[in-house]
Amino acid sequence: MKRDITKEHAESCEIHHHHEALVEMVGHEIPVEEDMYDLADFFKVFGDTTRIKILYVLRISEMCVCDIADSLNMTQSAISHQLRVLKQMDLVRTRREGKAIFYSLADNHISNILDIGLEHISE
Amino acid sequence: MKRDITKEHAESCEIHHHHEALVEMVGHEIPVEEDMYDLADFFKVFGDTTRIKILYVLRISEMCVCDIADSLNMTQSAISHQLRVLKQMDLVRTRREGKAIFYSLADNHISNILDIGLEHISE
DNA sequence: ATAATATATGAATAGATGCTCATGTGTTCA
DNA sequence: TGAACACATGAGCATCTATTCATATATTAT
Repeated sequence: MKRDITKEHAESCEIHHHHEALVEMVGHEIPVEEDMYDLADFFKVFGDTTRIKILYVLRISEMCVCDIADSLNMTQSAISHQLRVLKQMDLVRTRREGKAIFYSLADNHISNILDIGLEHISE
Repeated sequence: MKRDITKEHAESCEIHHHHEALVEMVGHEIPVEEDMYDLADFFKVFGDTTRIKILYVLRISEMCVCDIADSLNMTQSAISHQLRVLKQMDLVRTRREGKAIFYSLADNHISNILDIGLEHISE
């Protein structure tokens, strides 16, 4: 973990051109510590190939676990574990239909983010 | 690593409601495998608190390594290591001024993504 | 040249993560 | 009720990752 970063840090550099004022201000302008962790956790979800693939698949259509596993040629267990992560982060919704459980994207933030990502890497 | 997912996967489920056609189609609709890795690698960068903080700090103003370290109350080494990651992924640019090296955000995809992320977690 | 400053980087280590395997839970149907 | 199916989940393991520590490189000033 890296939650505890209270140890003394490197002494300030000499070139106090910018800073002090800037460094001081920055301390106030950025979102609170807790939001940073939530944000990182949120993006962490997109940082795995399997989860990214699942999201792309769900972008096309809602789908049951088994079909997702088939589509990605992976085990049901591996997919379930990742769907759990996606669900915990509110990126997917579920709907039960008999024995099957259908997963779908929770909202369109996800599509937006995926698009921006693709746009960035294709430059 | 999980790059090699060629092993046999769980047999198809019975409920071929959707499926077959869908599963087949999905195989064509999603971006190619390689793009998935690039995408995951791209988002992975946002999945760390330290890097997220750095990005937020740079959103306010370009800044030298030392000042970033000061702002985040972390060691210069830790920051340098993460700046390296950000740079490799083309999220930041550098500019030398004497002994100091100033870092700034590379483009505005980054701000967009951060905004969408914040928007999502604050719901 | 030498010292001092700002930054970069390699090695090592502790912690996080994703998969597999085995098994548990919930639903349907005979 | 019990078998079969779809899915979930805990433990274990191999791998990845972020920080620290020591040290290297680059720039400036004396």
